Amino acid sequence: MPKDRAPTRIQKKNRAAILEAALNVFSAHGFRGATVDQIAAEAGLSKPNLLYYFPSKEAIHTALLSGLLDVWLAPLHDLDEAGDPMQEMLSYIHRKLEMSRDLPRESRLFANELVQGAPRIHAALSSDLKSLVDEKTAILIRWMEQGKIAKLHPYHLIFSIWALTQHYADFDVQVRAILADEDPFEGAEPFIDTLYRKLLTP
Amino acid sequence: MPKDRAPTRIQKKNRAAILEAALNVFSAHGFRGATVDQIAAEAGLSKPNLLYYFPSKEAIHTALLSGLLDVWLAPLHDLDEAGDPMQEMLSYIHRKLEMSRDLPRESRLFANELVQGAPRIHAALSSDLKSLVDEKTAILIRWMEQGKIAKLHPYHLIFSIWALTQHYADFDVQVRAILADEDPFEGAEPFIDTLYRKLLTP
DNA sequence: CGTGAGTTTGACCAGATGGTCAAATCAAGA
DNA sequence: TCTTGATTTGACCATCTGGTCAAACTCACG
Repeated sequence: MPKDRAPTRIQKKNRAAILEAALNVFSAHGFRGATVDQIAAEAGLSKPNLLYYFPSKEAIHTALLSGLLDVWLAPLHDLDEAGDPMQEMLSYIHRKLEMSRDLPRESRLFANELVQGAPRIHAALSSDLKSLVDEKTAILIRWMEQGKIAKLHPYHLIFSIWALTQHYADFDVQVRAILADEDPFEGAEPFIDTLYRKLLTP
Repeated sequence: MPKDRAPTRIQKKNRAAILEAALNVFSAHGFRGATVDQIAAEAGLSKPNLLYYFPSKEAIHTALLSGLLDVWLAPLHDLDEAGDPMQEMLSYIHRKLEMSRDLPRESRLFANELVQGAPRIHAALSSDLKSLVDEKTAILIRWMEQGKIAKLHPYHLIFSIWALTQHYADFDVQVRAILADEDPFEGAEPFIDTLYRKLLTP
């Protein structure tokens, strides 16, 4: 294992390659379905070499998840009480949909983990995620009380945004099987936009 | 392997026990994460005994999926053009949400399969599912043209229903991590009901 | 109760998989 | 250039896993 001094040029490159490869493999096959050999091959390393940088398959997975959680939650984090409520909501929703389009592997990585009961990130859900959501729902509640947006159950409002946007990444195969040649996001964007304009208008 | 005459009492009992056990295990761990030993143990059989009833792990999975697809699509199948449009939609949505609550294992079984690219049911998606959806969206379009419900992209409308309802089964851990002690479905039902009343009102 | 079909199982196998290790190779600063 | 730590690898191991098989057991029915 590399010492924990400042990482060398090679360490940086290989760690990054491993995480990139792991994202491909884990998001496509889940934790159990992914093999270390596969990740190593995709990263252009031998298996023992890969295990020189990360002590175990589990460690790679953990590093990936915790590294990406911030990225994944950034749009919600940026929801700003000072902005215009409707605009803030629509832009949050828009960013989430963009992430589904541009970062489907990340979405599926989390989906795989969650659908199997989140055995490896349960802690982060009830601490980091929970407190971020609580902080932001507090804003939503104030907006609702000020009559700026419709009064709705704030948690379920958040869930609906996650469900509607991530659906396009997580269940991409199904969406494409039904839409045939149509681009999913071309129709999804105006649909979701309309939905939330109607829903949130008081 | 049992002959394909009329199934004996024992055959019926064991096949059912295996499928029930397999539903538990596959829905919780995905295809790759499930082991034949686990399914056998849960069904109260030895592994060779289990493989006497089904030729392979794959065969169990396939039998499960194809057996449950009809159950899963029944609510959409029952959408009736002769009924009141708004009521038909709301009752479809309601039944889907009930299924998320009462059949979460089934939901996760499909979610696991879909999120990994549906390697084993891709065919059924582009044939059975696609044609059912096409048939029902045709009804939606007529309702929209008659001004009975709001004009929306019919495919994305269907997707939204799937996403919103199945989210509660598939990502149950996350939902519960955030809701703490609150019952997910108690809040979900009125929220989703309100959402679609607003959305579908022309 | 006997018998043949139906059912069950212990022992076993081959391949896959996560992980280890000692030895070899490489890279950068003195 | 030389040395020392960083990097890489081939060979190897233990365990898990899907699946097989022959032998044993059980059940329904004549």
